[in-house]
Amino acid sequence: MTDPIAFAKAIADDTRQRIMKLCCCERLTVTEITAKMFLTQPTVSHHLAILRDAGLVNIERQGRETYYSLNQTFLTVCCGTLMSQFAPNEPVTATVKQELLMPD
Amino acid sequence: MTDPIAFAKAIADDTRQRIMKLCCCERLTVTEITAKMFLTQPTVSHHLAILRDAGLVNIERQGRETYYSLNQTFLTVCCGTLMSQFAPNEPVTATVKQELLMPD
DNA sequence: CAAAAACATAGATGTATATCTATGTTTTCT
DNA sequence: AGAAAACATAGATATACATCTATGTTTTTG
Repeated sequence: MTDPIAFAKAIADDTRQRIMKLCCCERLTVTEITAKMFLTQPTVSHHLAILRDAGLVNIERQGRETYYSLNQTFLTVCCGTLMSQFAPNEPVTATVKQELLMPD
Repeated sequence: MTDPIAFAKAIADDTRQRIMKLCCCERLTVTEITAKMFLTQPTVSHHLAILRDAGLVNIERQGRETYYSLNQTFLTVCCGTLMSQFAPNEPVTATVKQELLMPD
């Protein structure tokens, strides 16, 4: 579910991180996102599909518009998994585990 | 310093994540890492160089051997930056910020 | 000093991926 | 029902990147 490799690949792109930043705290349509980026609509759709497949965006269809927003909770869980897997000795990891990753 | 794009790119590879896992909690030489992976030594060196450039590994030269170990602290800080940037509304973010990212 | 061990670097090659144009699909409006 | 708007998908192309072989560099050892 929260595969660290899939997560890392999904966010390992400048364009996608810009999109993530845009719809981090508000939901936007593809057209709105496209207007804010210097890219074509198909390119934006392509990146949104990658974020969708990774589980990183919430999608709401309303009529002929589709609203995208970043799934902050899932992103946080993925970061928690990363820290748990690769930084188990860090004090923060214990805190994060307790707060969202449940006991091992 | 903790550029989310550079960080994501560095960890967005299966081979590198396996290496990270190997030297997560102990320091290993290139030869030791190579022995545990089904790859050639130059390939392992290549990935270690990428992790090094991203600041993700600690390096200690001893004679003709070079010990690599994952920089758990830096990885944790990077995850904190990610959460701070992309999931500011998550409760965990506040905790992590307080614990390692200092006040905004 | 020569040989070997440990590692890095250079160059070549195949695969993955980011972007574009063109087109298909679905929904709304008249 | 036809047109237009919003978005997705397909195919093409150029660039990035993972891996290999070959070789260079540094350090130790005999």
